[in-house]
Amino acid sequence: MSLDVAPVIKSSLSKQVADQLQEAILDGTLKADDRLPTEDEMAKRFQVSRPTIREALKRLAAKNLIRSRRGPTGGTFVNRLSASDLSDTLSSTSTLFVSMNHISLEEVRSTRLELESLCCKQACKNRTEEDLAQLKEELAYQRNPDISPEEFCASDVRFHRALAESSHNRMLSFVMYTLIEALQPVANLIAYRFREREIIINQHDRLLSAVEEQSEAQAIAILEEQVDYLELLHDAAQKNHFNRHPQQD
Amino acid sequence: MSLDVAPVIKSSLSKQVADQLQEAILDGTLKADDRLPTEDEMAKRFQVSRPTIREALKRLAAKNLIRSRRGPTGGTFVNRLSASDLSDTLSSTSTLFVSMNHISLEEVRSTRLELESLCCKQACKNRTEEDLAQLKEELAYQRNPDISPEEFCASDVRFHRALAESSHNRMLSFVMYTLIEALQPVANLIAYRFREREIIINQHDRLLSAVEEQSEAQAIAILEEQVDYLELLHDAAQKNHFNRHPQQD
DNA sequence: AATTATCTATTTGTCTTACAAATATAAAAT
DNA sequence: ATTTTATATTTGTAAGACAAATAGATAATT
Repeated sequence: MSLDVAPVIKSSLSKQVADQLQEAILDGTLKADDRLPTEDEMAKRFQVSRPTIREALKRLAAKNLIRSRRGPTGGTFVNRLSASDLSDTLSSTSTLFVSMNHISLEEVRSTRLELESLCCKQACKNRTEEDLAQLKEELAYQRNPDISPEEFCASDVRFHRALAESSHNRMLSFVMYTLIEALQPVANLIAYRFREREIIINQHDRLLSAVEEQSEAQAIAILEEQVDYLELLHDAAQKNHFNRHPQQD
Repeated sequence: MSLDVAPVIKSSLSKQVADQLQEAILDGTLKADDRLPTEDEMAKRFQVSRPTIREALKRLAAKNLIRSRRGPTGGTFVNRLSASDLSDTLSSTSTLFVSMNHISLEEVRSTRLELESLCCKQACKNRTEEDLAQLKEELAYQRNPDISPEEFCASDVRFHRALAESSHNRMLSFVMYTLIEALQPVANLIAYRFREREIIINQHDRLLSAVEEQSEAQAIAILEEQVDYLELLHDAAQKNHFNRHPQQD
Protein backbone atom coordinates (compact mmCIF):
# COMPACT_ATOMS: atom_id res chain seq x y z
CA MET A 1 0.00 0.00 0.00
CA SER A 2 1.39 3.34 -1.00
CA LEU A 3 -0.42 5.88 1.09
CA ASP A 4 -0.07 9.46 -0.03
CA VAL A 5 1.42 10.95 3.08
CA ALA A 6 1.16 14.66 3.57
CA PRO A 7 4.51 16.05 2.47
CA VAL A 8 5.02 17.60 5.93
CA ILE A 9 6.25 21.10 5.41
CA LYS A 10 9.33 21.68 7.44
CA SER A 11 11.20 24.61 6.15
CA SER A 12 13.18 26.33 8.83
CA LEU A 13 11.50 28.87 11.05
CA SER A 14 13.75 31.68 9.92
CA LYS A 15 12.76 30.96 6.34
CA GLN A 16 9.08 31.00 7.17
CA VAL A 17 9.43 34.32 8.93
CA ALA A 18 11.46 35.73 6.04
CA ASP A 19 8.85 34.56 3.54
CA GLN A 20 6.01 36.12 5.50
CA LEU A 21 7.79 39.44 5.74
CA GLN A 22 8.76 39.40 2.07
CA GLU A 23 5.17 38.65 1.16
CA ALA A 24 4.06 41.67 3.15
CA ILE A 25 6.56 43.85 1.34
CA LEU A 26 5.69 42.52 -2.09
CA ASP A 27 1.94 42.87 -1.70
CA GLY A 28 2.25 46.37 -0.34
CA THR A 29 1.23 45.74 3.27
CA LEU A 30 4.66 47.06 4.16
CA LYS A 31 5.53 50.06 2.05
CA ALA A 32 8.86 51.72 1.32
CA ASP A 33 10.38 53.38 4.39
CA ASP A 34 7.90 51.71 6.70
CA ARG A 35 9.46 50.69 9.96
CA LEU A 36 9.16 47.09 11.05
CA PRO A 37 8.52 46.29 14.71
CA THR A 38 11.64 45.86 16.85
CA GLU A 39 13.31 42.49 16.82
CA ASP A 40 12.07 41.74 20.33
CA GLU A 41 8.55 42.68 19.35
CA MET A 42 8.64 40.44 16.29
CA ALA A 43 10.13 37.61 18.31
CA LYS A 44 7.12 37.81 20.60
CA ARG A 45 4.62 38.09 17.75
CA PHE A 46 6.06 35.26 15.67
CA GLN A 47 6.70 33.26 18.85
CA VAL A 48 10.30 32.55 17.96
CA SER A 49 13.60 33.68 19.43
CA ARG A 50 15.42 36.83 18.47
CA PRO A 51 18.30 35.06 16.67
CA THR A 52 15.71 33.38 14.48
CA ILE A 53 14.16 36.74 13.67
CA ARG A 54 17.60 38.08 12.94
CA GLU A 55 18.43 35.25 10.54
CA ALA A 56 15.19 35.99 8.74
CA LEU A 57 16.04 39.69 8.54
CA LYS A 58 19.47 38.89 7.13
CA ARG A 59 17.82 36.95 4.34
CA LEU A 60 15.84 40.03 3.40
CA ALA A 61 18.86 42.27 3.86
CA ALA A 62 20.74 40.09 1.37
CA LYS A 63 18.10 40.98 -1.18
CA ASN A 64 18.37 44.65 -0.27
CA LEU A 65 14.76 44.65 0.83
CA ILE A 66 15.47 46.20 4.22
CA ARG A 67 18.00 48.31 6.05
CA SER A 68 18.74 48.58 9.76
CA ARG A 69 19.94 51.30 12.05
CA ARG A 70 20.73 51.21 15.72
CA GLY A 71 19.48 53.57 18.39
CA PRO A 72 16.16 54.86 19.69
CA THR A 73 14.91 56.12 16.34
CA GLY A 74 16.59 53.18 14.68
CA GLY A 75 15.08 49.90 13.71
CA THR A 76 14.53 48.04 10.49
CA PHE A 77 13.02 49.78 7.49
CA VAL A 78 11.69 48.72 4.14
CA ASN A 79 13.97 49.87 1.35
CA ARG A 80 12.89 51.97 -1.59
CA LEU A 81 14.70 50.16 -4.34
CA SER A 82 16.15 52.05 -7.24
CA ALA A 83 16.94 50.52 -10.59
CA SER A 84 20.64 50.57 -9.80
CA ASP A 85 20.13 48.80 -6.45
CA LEU A 86 18.23 46.07 -8.20
CA SER A 87 20.77 45.86 -10.96
CA ASP A 88 23.37 45.04 -8.32
CA THR A 89 21.27 42.08 -7.32
CA LEU A 90 20.73 41.25 -10.94
CA SER A 91 24.35 41.52 -11.92
CA SER A 92 25.51 38.78 -9.59
CA THR A 93 22.54 36.69 -10.60
CA SER A 94 23.20 37.01 -14.30
CA THR A 95 26.95 36.59 -13.88
CA LEU A 96 26.28 33.39 -11.98
CA PHE A 97 23.80 32.27 -14.57
CA VAL A 98 26.25 32.71 -17.38
CA SER A 99 29.20 31.11 -15.62
CA MET A 100 27.36 28.19 -14.03
CA ASN A 101 25.37 27.28 -17.11
CA HIS A 102 28.22 27.70 -19.52
CA ILE A 103 26.28 30.12 -21.67
CA SER A 104 28.32 30.80 -24.75
CA LEU A 105 29.50 34.30 -25.41
CA GLU A 106 27.79 34.02 -28.75
CA GLU A 107 24.40 33.72 -27.09
CA VAL A 108 25.05 36.71 -24.86
CA ARG A 109 26.36 38.80 -27.71
CA SER A 110 23.56 38.09 -30.13
CA THR A 111 20.95 38.75 -27.47
CA ARG A 112 22.68 41.95 -26.50
CA LEU A 113 22.74 43.12 -30.08
CA GLU A 114 19.02 42.48 -30.51
CA LEU A 115 18.10 44.19 -27.26
CA GLU A 116 20.42 47.11 -27.71
CA SER A 117 19.00 47.64 -31.18
CA LEU A 118 15.60 47.91 -29.55
CA CYS A 119 16.97 50.43 -27.07
CA CYS A 120 18.47 52.42 -29.92
CA LYS A 121 15.25 52.50 -31.85
CA GLN A 122 13.34 53.85 -28.91
CA ALA A 123 16.22 56.14 -27.97
CA CYS A 124 16.10 57.70 -31.42
CA LYS A 125 12.46 58.52 -30.78
CA ASN A 126 12.54 59.51 -27.14
CA ARG A 127 16.00 60.82 -26.28
CA THR A 128 16.06 64.16 -24.51
CA GLU A 129 18.75 66.81 -24.35
CA GLU A 130 19.72 65.48 -20.91
CA ASP A 131 20.28 62.03 -22.37
CA LEU A 132 22.52 63.42 -25.10
CA ALA A 133 24.44 65.51 -22.57
CA GLN A 134 25.09 62.46 -20.44
CA LEU A 135 26.30 60.44 -23.40
CA LYS A 136 28.58 63.27 -24.46
CA GLU A 137 29.99 63.60 -20.98
CA GLU A 138 30.91 59.93 -20.87
CA LEU A 139 32.42 60.10 -24.32
CA ALA A 140 34.57 63.05 -23.31
CA TYR A 141 35.77 61.09 -20.27
CA GLN A 142 36.76 58.15 -22.43
CA ARG A 143 38.85 60.38 -24.64
CA ASN A 144 41.24 61.07 -21.77
CA PRO A 145 44.14 58.69 -22.51
CA ASP A 146 45.34 58.83 -18.90
CA ILE A 147 42.48 56.82 -17.41
CA SER A 148 43.22 53.23 -16.46
CA PRO A 149 41.85 50.25 -18.41
CA GLU A 150 39.44 49.59 -15.54
CA GLU A 151 38.16 53.14 -15.69
CA PHE A 152 37.77 52.93 -19.45
CA CYS A 153 35.82 49.71 -19.05
CA ALA A 154 33.58 51.22 -16.38
CA SER A 155 32.95 54.24 -18.54
CA ASP A 156 32.01 51.97 -21.42
CA VAL A 157 29.41 50.34 -19.20
CA ARG A 158 28.05 53.74 -18.17
CA PHE A 159 27.83 54.82 -21.81
CA HIS A 160 25.74 51.82 -22.76
CA ARG A 161 23.61 52.19 -19.66
CA ALA A 162 22.96 55.80 -20.56
CA LEU A 163 22.00 54.65 -24.02
CA ALA A 164 19.52 52.22 -22.50
CA GLU A 165 18.09 54.94 -20.28
CA SER A 166 17.63 57.15 -23.33
CA SER A 167 14.95 54.77 -24.54
CA HIS A 168 12.81 56.04 -21.66
CA ASN A 169 11.43 52.57 -21.26
CA ARG A 170 12.45 51.56 -17.76
CA MET A 171 11.52 47.94 -18.20
CA LEU A 172 13.70 47.69 -21.27
CA SER A 173 16.57 49.44 -19.48
CA PHE A 174 16.22 47.00 -16.63
CA VAL A 175 16.66 43.90 -18.76
CA MET A 176 19.38 45.63 -20.74
CA TYR A 177 21.32 46.11 -17.51
CA THR A 178 21.24 42.37 -17.05
CA LEU A 179 22.91 41.81 -20.37
CA ILE A 180 25.51 44.51 -19.99
CA GLU A 181 26.49 43.02 -16.65
CA ALA A 182 26.62 39.53 -18.07
CA LEU A 183 29.39 40.58 -20.42
CA GLN A 184 31.44 42.37 -17.79
CA PRO A 185 33.64 39.44 -16.72
CA VAL A 186 34.87 39.00 -20.29
CA ALA A 187 35.11 42.70 -20.96
CA ASN A 188 37.45 42.99 -18.00
CA LEU A 189 39.88 40.60 -19.65
CA ILE A 190 40.30 42.83 -22.66
CA ALA A 191 43.45 44.87 -22.90
CA TYR A 192 42.19 48.24 -24.06
CA ARG A 193 45.26 49.63 -25.74
CA PHE A 194 45.37 52.94 -27.50
CA ARG A 195 44.31 51.52 -30.81
CA GLU A 196 41.32 49.62 -29.37
CA ARG A 197 40.20 52.61 -27.41
CA GLU A 198 40.36 54.82 -30.46
CA ILE A 199 38.14 52.48 -32.44
CA ILE A 200 35.60 52.09 -29.68
CA ILE A 201 35.46 55.80 -28.99
CA ASN A 202 34.94 56.43 -32.67
CA GLN A 203 32.03 54.00 -32.66
CA HIS A 204 30.54 55.66 -29.62
CA ASP A 205 30.92 59.00 -31.29
CA ARG A 206 29.06 57.94 -34.41
CA LEU A 207 26.45 56.13 -32.34
CA LEU A 208 25.78 59.29 -30.39
CA SER A 209 25.42 61.29 -33.58
CA ALA A 210 22.98 58.78 -35.02
CA VAL A 211 20.83 58.91 -31.90
CA GLU A 212 21.00 62.68 -31.89
CA GLU A 213 19.91 62.81 -35.53
CA GLN A 214 17.31 60.15 -34.82
CA SER A 215 18.60 57.87 -37.52
CA GLU A 216 17.60 54.40 -36.39
CA ALA A 217 19.10 52.45 -39.25
CA GLN A 218 22.48 54.07 -38.88
CA ALA A 219 22.54 53.59 -35.12
CA ILE A 220 21.80 49.90 -35.47
CA ALA A 221 24.46 49.49 -38.13
CA ILE A 222 27.06 50.96 -35.79
CA LEU A 223 25.90 48.69 -32.98
CA GLU A 224 26.44 45.69 -35.20
CA GLU A 225 29.86 46.97 -36.11
CA GLN A 226 30.79 47.34 -32.47
CA VAL A 227 29.49 43.93 -31.45
CA ASP A 228 31.50 42.37 -34.25
CA TYR A 229 34.58 44.26 -33.18
CA LEU A 230 34.10 43.26 -29.55
CA GLU A 231 33.81 39.67 -30.67
CA LEU A 232 37.32 39.90 -32.10
CA LEU A 233 38.65 41.43 -28.91
CA HIS A 234 36.87 38.88 -26.74
CA ASP A 235 38.28 36.00 -28.71
CA ALA A 236 41.77 37.41 -28.56
CA ALA A 237 41.43 38.05 -24.85
CA GLN A 238 40.23 34.54 -24.17
CA LYS A 239 42.99 32.97 -26.22
CA ASN A 240 45.47 35.09 -24.34
CA HIS A 241 43.93 34.15 -21.02
CA PHE A 242 43.90 30.50 -21.98
CA ASN A 243 47.57 30.55 -22.89
CA ARG A 244 48.45 32.10 -19.59
CA HIS A 245 46.20 29.81 -17.57
CA PRO A 246 46.13 26.48 -19.38
CA GLN A 247 43.56 23.99 -18.16
CA GLN A 248 45.20 21.07 -16.38
CA ASP A 249 42.56 18.45 -16.94
CA MET B 1 42.42 71.16 11.54
CA SER B 2 40.31 68.76 9.57
CA LEU B 3 42.33 65.61 9.34
CA ASP B 4 41.15 63.14 6.78
CA VAL B 5 40.40 60.23 9.04
CA ALA B 6 40.33 56.79 7.58
CA PRO B 7 36.68 56.14 6.69
CA VAL B 8 36.64 53.25 9.15
CA ILE B 9 34.96 50.33 7.53
CA LYS B 10 32.10 49.30 9.71
CA SER B 11 29.79 47.07 7.85
CA SER B 12 28.49 44.37 10.14
CA LEU B 13 30.61 41.31 10.74
CA SER B 14 28.01 39.00 9.29
CA LYS B 15 28.03 41.03 6.08
CA GLN B 16 31.80 40.89 5.84
CA VAL B 17 31.78 37.14 6.30
CA ALA B 18 28.99 36.76 3.74
CA ASP B 19 30.87 38.90 1.23
CA GLN B 20 34.05 36.91 1.64
CA LEU B 21 32.24 33.63 1.11
CA GLN B 22 30.32 34.94 -1.88
CA GLU B 23 33.55 36.17 -3.39
CA ALA B 24 35.01 32.70 -3.03
CA ILE B 25 31.99 31.22 -4.77
CA LEU B 26 31.97 33.73 -7.60
CA ASP B 27 35.68 33.47 -8.37
CA GLY B 28 35.57 29.69 -8.31
CA THR B 29 37.55 29.02 -5.15
CA LEU B 30 34.43 27.29 -3.90
CA LYS B 31 32.85 25.22 -6.63
CA ALA B 32 29.39 23.78 -7.00
CA ASP B 33 28.67 21.02 -4.46
CA ASP B 34 31.76 21.86 -2.45
CA ARG B 35 31.21 21.56 1.25
CA LEU B 36 31.96 24.52 3.48
CA PRO B 37 33.59 23.97 6.88
CA THR B 38 31.18 23.42 9.76
CA GLU B 39 29.73 26.48 11.44
CA ASP B 40 31.88 25.94 14.51
CA GLU B 41 34.97 25.62 12.36
CA MET B 42 34.18 28.81 10.48
CA ALA B 43 33.42 30.64 13.71
CA LYS B 44 36.92 29.76 14.88
CA ARG B 45 38.54 30.68 11.57
CA PHE B 46 36.76 33.99 11.12
CA GLN B 47 37.10 34.66 14.84
CA VAL B 48 33.44 35.48 15.29
CA SER B 49 30.59 33.74 17.08
CA ARG B 50 28.44 31.06 15.55
CA PRO B 51 25.27 33.21 15.34
CA THR B 52 27.26 35.70 13.29
CA ILE B 53 28.38 32.94 10.95
CA ARG B 54 24.79 31.78 10.70
CA GLU B 55 23.50 35.24 9.81
CA ALA B 56 26.12 35.36 7.08
CA LEU B 57 25.06 31.96 5.77
CA LYS B 58 21.42 33.04 5.72
CA ARG B 59 22.36 35.94 3.49
CA LEU B 60 23.84 33.51 1.00
CA ALA B 61 20.94 31.11 1.40
CA ALA B 62 18.58 33.94 0.48
CA LYS B 63 20.37 34.17 -2.84
CA ASN B 64 20.16 30.43 -3.29
CA LEU B 65 23.94 30.23 -3.33
CA ILE B 66 24.12 27.53 -0.66
CA ARG B 67 22.06 24.76 0.88
CA SER B 68 22.34 23.13 4.31
CA ARG B 69 21.62 19.69 5.67
CA ARG B 70 21.87 18.39 9.20
CA GLY B 71 23.64 15.30 10.35
CA PRO B 72 27.12 13.79 10.14
CA THR B 73 27.31 13.90 6.37
CA GLY B 74 25.41 17.17 6.44
CA GLY B 75 26.80 20.64 6.38
CA THR B 76 26.59 23.58 4.04
CA PHE B 77 27.15 23.12 0.33
CA VAL B 78 27.58 25.40 -2.64
CA ASN B 79 24.59 25.23 -4.94
CA ARG B 80 24.69 24.45 -8.62
CA LEU B 81 22.27 27.05 -9.91
CA SER B 82 19.83 26.23 -12.67
CA ALA B 83 17.78 28.70 -14.64
CA SER B 84 14.67 27.86 -12.64
CA ASP B 85 16.48 28.40 -9.33
CA LEU B 86 17.56 31.79 -10.51
CA SER B 87 14.12 32.64 -11.76
CA ASP B 88 12.93 32.50 -8.15
CA THR B 89 15.39 35.21 -7.29
CA LEU B 90 14.54 37.02 -10.48
CA SER B 91 10.81 36.96 -10.00
CA SER B 92 10.88 38.83 -6.74
CA THR B 93 13.44 41.25 -8.07
CA SER B 94 11.48 42.11 -11.17
CA THR B 95 8.16 42.17 -9.34
CA LEU B 96 9.66 44.60 -6.87
CA PHE B 97 11.15 46.69 -9.61
CA VAL B 98 7.81 47.10 -11.30
CA SER B 99 5.81 47.79 -8.17
CA MET B 100 8.30 50.06 -6.42
CA ASN B 101 9.18 52.17 -9.43
CA HIS B 102 5.63 52.49 -10.66
CA ILE B 103 6.54 51.11 -14.04
CA SER B 104 3.49 51.38 -16.21
CA LEU B 105 1.96 48.21 -17.50
CA GLU B 106 2.32 49.74 -20.92
CA GLU B 107 6.11 49.71 -20.63
CA VAL B 108 6.14 46.10 -19.49
CA ARG B 109 3.74 45.01 -22.19
CA SER B 110 5.50 46.72 -25.06
CA THR B 111 8.86 45.37 -23.95
CA ARG B 112 7.40 41.93 -23.57
CA LEU B 113 5.96 42.03 -27.05
CA GLU B 114 9.30 43.03 -28.55
CA LEU B 115 11.22 40.38 -26.65
CA GLU B 116 8.71 37.64 -27.17
CA SER B 117 8.73 38.44 -30.89
CA LEU B 118 12.46 37.85 -30.82
CA CYS B 119 11.93 34.54 -29.04
CA CYS B 120 9.37 33.56 -31.61
CA LYS B 121 11.65 34.37 -34.52
CA GLN B 122 14.42 32.23 -33.11
CA ALA B 123 11.94 29.56 -32.04
CA CYS B 124 10.68 29.29 -35.61
CA LYS B 125 14.24 28.57 -36.66
CA ASN B 126 15.43 26.38 -33.83
CA ARG B 127 12.44 24.63 -32.28
CA THR B 128 12.83 20.87 -31.87
CA GLU B 129 10.22 18.13 -31.65
CA GLU B 130 10.66 18.14 -27.89
CA ASP B 131 9.82 21.84 -27.74
CA LEU B 132 6.67 21.30 -29.76
CA ALA B 133 5.68 18.35 -27.59
CA GLN B 134 6.05 20.43 -24.46
CA LEU B 135 3.98 23.26 -25.88
CA LYS B 136 1.29 20.80 -26.94
CA GLU B 137 1.23 19.20 -23.52
CA GLU B 138 0.66 22.54 -21.83
CA LEU B 139 -2.02 23.44 -24.33
CA ALA B 140 -3.84 20.18 -23.67
CA TYR B 141 -3.71 20.89 -19.95
CA GLN B 142 -5.23 24.32 -20.44
CA ARG B 143 -8.13 22.83 -22.34
CA ASN B 144 -9.34 21.05 -19.21
CA PRO B 145 -12.14 23.33 -17.97
CA ASP B 146 -11.94 21.90 -14.45
CA ILE B 147 -8.62 23.45 -13.52
CA SER B 148 -8.72 26.46 -11.22
CA PRO B 149 -7.99 30.00 -12.41
CA GLU B 150 -4.66 29.83 -10.59
CA GLU B 151 -3.75 26.63 -12.39
CA PHE B 152 -4.73 28.13 -15.69
CA CYS B 153 -2.59 31.14 -14.98
CA ALA B 154 0.38 28.98 -14.00
CA SER B 155 -0.02 26.93 -17.14
CA ASP B 156 -0.08 30.10 -19.19
CA VAL B 157 3.24 31.07 -17.67
CA ARG B 158 4.67 27.63 -18.45
CA PHE B 159 3.49 27.87 -22.03
CA HIS B 160 5.27 31.15 -22.59
CA ARG B 161 8.36 29.90 -20.83
CA ALA B 162 8.41 26.86 -23.07
CA LEU B 163 8.09 29.20 -26.02
CA ALA B 164 11.11 31.13 -24.77
CA GLU B 165 13.08 27.92 -24.31
CA SER B 166 12.26 26.94 -27.87
CA SER B 167 14.45 29.77 -29.06
CA HIS B 168 17.41 27.73 -27.76
CA ASN B 169 19.06 30.93 -26.71
CA ARG B 170 19.45 30.60 -22.96
CA MET B 171 20.39 34.21 -22.43
CA LEU B 172 17.28 35.34 -24.23
CA SER B 173 15.15 32.90 -22.22
CA PHE B 174 16.67 34.27 -19.06
CA VAL B 175 15.67 37.87 -19.71
CA MET B 176 12.31 36.72 -21.02
CA TYR B 177 11.67 35.03 -17.67
CA THR B 178 12.18 38.39 -16.02
CA LEU B 179 9.43 39.93 -18.09
CA ILE B 180 6.99 37.09 -17.71
CA GLU B 181 7.42 37.25 -13.96
CA ALA B 182 6.99 41.00 -13.92
CA LEU B 183 3.48 40.61 -15.32
CA GLN B 184 2.43 37.89 -12.89
CA PRO B 185 0.90 40.09 -10.18
CA VAL B 186 -1.51 41.64 -12.68
CA ALA B 187 -2.14 38.40 -14.46
CA ASN B 188 -3.26 36.89 -11.18
CA LEU B 189 -5.97 39.52 -10.85
CA ILE B 190 -7.63 38.47 -14.08
CA ALA B 191 -10.80 36.45 -13.83
CA TYR B 192 -10.24 33.76 -16.43
CA ARG B 193 -13.77 32.74 -17.23
CA PHE B 194 -14.75 30.23 -19.86
CA ARG B 195 -14.92 32.78 -22.64
CA GLU B 196 -11.52 34.31 -21.84
CA ARG B 197 -9.91 30.92 -21.59
CA GLU B 198 -11.33 29.90 -24.93
CA ILE B 199 -9.86 32.94 -26.64
CA ILE B 200 -6.44 32.55 -25.06
CA ILE B 201 -6.31 28.83 -25.81
CA ASN B 202 -7.20 29.55 -29.38
CA GLN B 203 -4.36 32.05 -29.61
CA HIS B 204 -1.94 29.56 -28.09
CA ASP B 205 -3.12 26.96 -30.54
CA ARG B 206 -2.46 29.16 -33.54
CA LEU B 207 0.83 30.34 -32.09
CA LEU B 208 1.96 26.76 -31.73
CA SER B 209 1.00 26.02 -35.33
CA ALA B 210 2.88 29.03 -36.59
CA VAL B 211 6.02 27.99 -34.73
CA GLU B 212 5.62 24.45 -35.96
CA GLU B 213 5.30 25.64 -39.54
CA GLN B 214 8.15 28.09 -38.96
CA SER B 215 6.11 31.07 -40.05
CA GLU B 216 7.68 33.99 -38.24
CA ALA B 217 5.36 36.70 -39.49
CA GLN B 218 2.25 34.80 -38.50
CA ALA B 219 3.60 33.98 -35.05
CA ILE B 220 4.40 37.59 -34.35
CA ALA B 221 0.98 38.70 -35.53
CA ILE B 222 -0.66 36.33 -33.07
CA LEU B 223 1.59 37.57 -30.28
CA GLU B 224 0.45 41.11 -30.98
CA GLU B 225 -3.13 39.97 -30.94
CA GLN B 226 -2.67 38.30 -27.57
CA VAL B 227 -0.86 41.24 -26.01
CA ASP B 228 -3.68 43.51 -27.14
CA TYR B 229 -6.26 41.15 -25.74
CA LEU B 230 -4.42 40.85 -22.44
CA GLU B 231 -4.35 44.62 -22.24
CA LEU B 232 -8.14 44.60 -22.25
CA LEU B 233 -8.26 41.98 -19.53
CA HIS B 234 -5.64 43.74 -17.43
CA ASP B 235 -7.52 47.02 -17.59
CA ALA B 236 -10.78 45.37 -16.66
CA ALA B 237 -9.13 43.49 -13.82
CA GLN B 238 -7.52 46.61 -12.44
CA LYS B 239 -10.75 48.59 -12.60
CA ASN B 240 -12.50 45.76 -10.82
CA HIS B 241 -9.77 45.53 -8.21
CA PHE B 242 -9.84 49.28 -7.70
CA ASN B 243 -13.59 49.30 -7.13
CA ARG B 244 -13.29 46.60 -4.55
CA HIS B 245 -10.26 48.11 -2.82
CA PRO B 246 -10.63 51.88 -3.18
CA GLN B 247 -7.60 53.92 -2.15
CA GLN B 248 -8.26 55.85 1.04
CA ASP B 249 -5.74 58.61 0.62
C1' DA C 1 22.45 -15.10 8.79
C1' DA C 2 19.73 -11.43 7.94
C1' DT C 3 17.02 -8.04 9.37
C1' DT C 4 15.59 -4.79 12.61
C1' DA C 5 16.15 -1.87 16.40
C1' DT C 6 19.03 0.94 19.24
C1' DC C 7 22.76 3.72 20.29
C1' DT C 8 26.13 7.29 19.25
C1' DA C 9 28.42 10.98 17.09
C1' DT C 10 28.03 14.90 14.14
C1' DT C 11 26.04 18.94 12.34
C1' DT C 12 22.55 22.35 11.62
C1' DG C 13 18.42 24.62 13.92
C1' DT C 14 16.65 27.14 17.78
C1' DC C 15 16.43 29.29 22.35
C1' DT C 16 18.07 31.98 26.30
C1' DT C 17 20.62 35.36 28.32
C1' DA C 18 23.88 38.78 28.42
C1' DC C 19 26.53 42.55 26.98
C1' DA C 20 28.44 45.96 23.41
C1' DA C 21 27.75 49.80 20.31
C1' DA C 22 25.22 53.36 18.25
C1' DT C 23 22.22 57.18 18.76
C1' DA C 24 18.30 60.24 19.84
C1' DT C 25 16.22 62.59 23.74
C1' DA C 26 16.19 64.82 27.95
C1' DA C 27 18.40 66.56 31.94
C1' DA C 28 22.20 68.91 34.10
C1' DA C 29 26.15 71.73 34.33
C1' DT C 30 28.90 75.40 32.71
C1' DA D 1 22.25 79.64 25.83
C1' DT D 2 25.36 76.18 24.96
C1' DT D 3 27.71 72.28 26.00
C1' DT D 4 28.10 68.19 28.41
C1' DT D 5 26.37 64.24 30.53
C1' DA D 6 23.23 60.80 31.57
C1' DT D 7 19.66 57.59 29.94
C1' DA D 8 16.82 54.82 27.32
C1' DT D 9 16.16 52.34 23.08
C1' DT D 10 17.43 49.36 19.46
C1' DT D 11 20.41 46.66 16.62
C1' DG D 12 24.95 43.96 16.69
C1' DT D 13 27.64 40.26 18.75
C1' DA D 14 28.77 36.56 21.91
C1' DA D 15 28.40 32.20 24.55
C1' DG D 16 26.33 28.18 25.96
C1' DA D 17 22.81 24.87 25.92
C1' DC D 18 19.56 21.81 24.00
C1' DA D 19 16.59 20.01 20.01
C1' DA D 20 16.26 17.68 15.66
C1' DA D 21 17.91 15.31 11.80
C1' DT D 22 20.81 11.86 10.02
C1' DA D 23 24.50 8.51 8.94
C1' DG D 24 27.06 4.76 10.70
C1' DA D 25 28.13 1.33 14.06
C1' DT D 26 26.50 -1.88 17.29
C1' DA D 27 23.33 -4.86 19.51
C1' DA D 28 19.13 -7.50 19.57
C1' DT D 29 15.74 -10.27 17.48
C1' DT D 30 13.79 -13.46 14.44
